[in-house]
Amino acid sequence: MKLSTRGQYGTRALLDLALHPGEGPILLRDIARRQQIPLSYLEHLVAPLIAGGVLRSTRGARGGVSLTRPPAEIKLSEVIPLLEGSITPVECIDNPGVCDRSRSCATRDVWGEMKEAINGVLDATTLQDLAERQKRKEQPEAEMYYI
Amino acid sequence: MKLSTRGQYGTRALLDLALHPGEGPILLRDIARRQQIPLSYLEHLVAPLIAGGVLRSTRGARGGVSLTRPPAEIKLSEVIPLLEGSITPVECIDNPGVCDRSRSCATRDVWGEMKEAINGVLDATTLQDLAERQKRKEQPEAEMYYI
DNA sequence: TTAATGTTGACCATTTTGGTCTACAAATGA
DNA sequence: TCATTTGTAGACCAAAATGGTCAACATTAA
Repeated sequence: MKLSTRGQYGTRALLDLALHPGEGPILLRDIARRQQIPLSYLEHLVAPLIAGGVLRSTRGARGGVSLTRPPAEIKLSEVIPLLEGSITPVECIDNPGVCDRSRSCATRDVWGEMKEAINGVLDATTLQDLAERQKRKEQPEAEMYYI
Repeated sequence: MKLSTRGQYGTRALLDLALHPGEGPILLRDIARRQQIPLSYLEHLVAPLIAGGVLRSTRGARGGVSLTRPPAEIKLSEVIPLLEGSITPVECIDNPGVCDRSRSCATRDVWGEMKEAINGVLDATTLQDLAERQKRKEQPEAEMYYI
C-alpha cells in the first residue's frame, strides 16, 4: 500500500506551483531544486500532468510550467490518478472481469471500502488547501504567541 | 497504492478459516484449492500469521492450521500489517527521520490522513464480518424473496 | 541566430513481486 | 518402530515495477 515517488514528487511539484501564484511560468529547474526532485525525473512527471489538463507548459527562454486553473479548483483526487494510475487497492474493483470470484467475494467489498476511504481524503484536498497548510507550517510563531 | 497478492491471498485464507469454525485444523491444501492460491505460495503466507499469533499450526497427519481466537476477535488491522508490512502510504509517516522535510511538509499531512482512513476501514472489519458477508453472498435468494 | 527552455524516448540498475522446488521436522497411526 | 502425512524453512528464479539517467530534439524569446 505504498505511494510511489511519482505521486509524492508530483504532488510536491504542484504544491510548489500553488505557492507561486501569478508569477507566470515557473522553471522546472527551480521546482526541482526547491522540492529536492531530480530534474530529469521531474521532466517525466510533468508529462502526464500536462496531458491531464492540470499543467500548461511554455517552452523556450522564460518558459516553464504553470497551473491551468486556480489551486482551489484542483483536487488531489484528480491529480494522483494522473501520476499513479487508479488508486484502487486491487484491480477487480475497477474491473471485475479480471477475477472469477469478483461477484461473490467478501474480501473484495472491503477493498472497495478502502478505495472509497482513500478517495475521500484525496477528494477533500485541493492544492489551495495544501498551500495554506504549507504557509502555516512556515510561520508557526504567529499563532503560537496567542495560545 | 496496490495491495499485493500477499494481502489478498492471506485475507482470503483467513476468511476461509473463519467459514469453517470448530472443525479442528484445516489443511493448507484445502484452503489453497478453495481460495485458488498456489499451495507452495500459501505456505509462505501462513508463516507471518503464525509468528503474529493469528494462526496456530498442527503438523503431521490430521494436521493443518487454525485460528488462535474467535473470528470476531481478529481485525484486518491486525492481519494486514503481518502480511504486507505497515500500511503507511509513505515511509515518513511511521519514521519522520527518513526525510529532511518531514517537519514542515504539507503533503506529508495528507498522506497521514490517508493512512488513518485506510486503517479505519481495516480496524472496523473482523474475520467474523467477512464470514457473514460471504455467507450472505452465497444465499442471495433468501432475503430477495421479501423485498 | 543563439541560448534557454521543455519533450521525448532509449536505456539501465535495483528492488519487489510472485512464485517454485527441495530438503527437512514433527506428528499420527498401523 | 516405521511409513505416511502433514507443516517449515530456505534457496532459488523470472518478470515486472521503480526510480532514475542521458542524449537528441522542438520551440520560443531575446
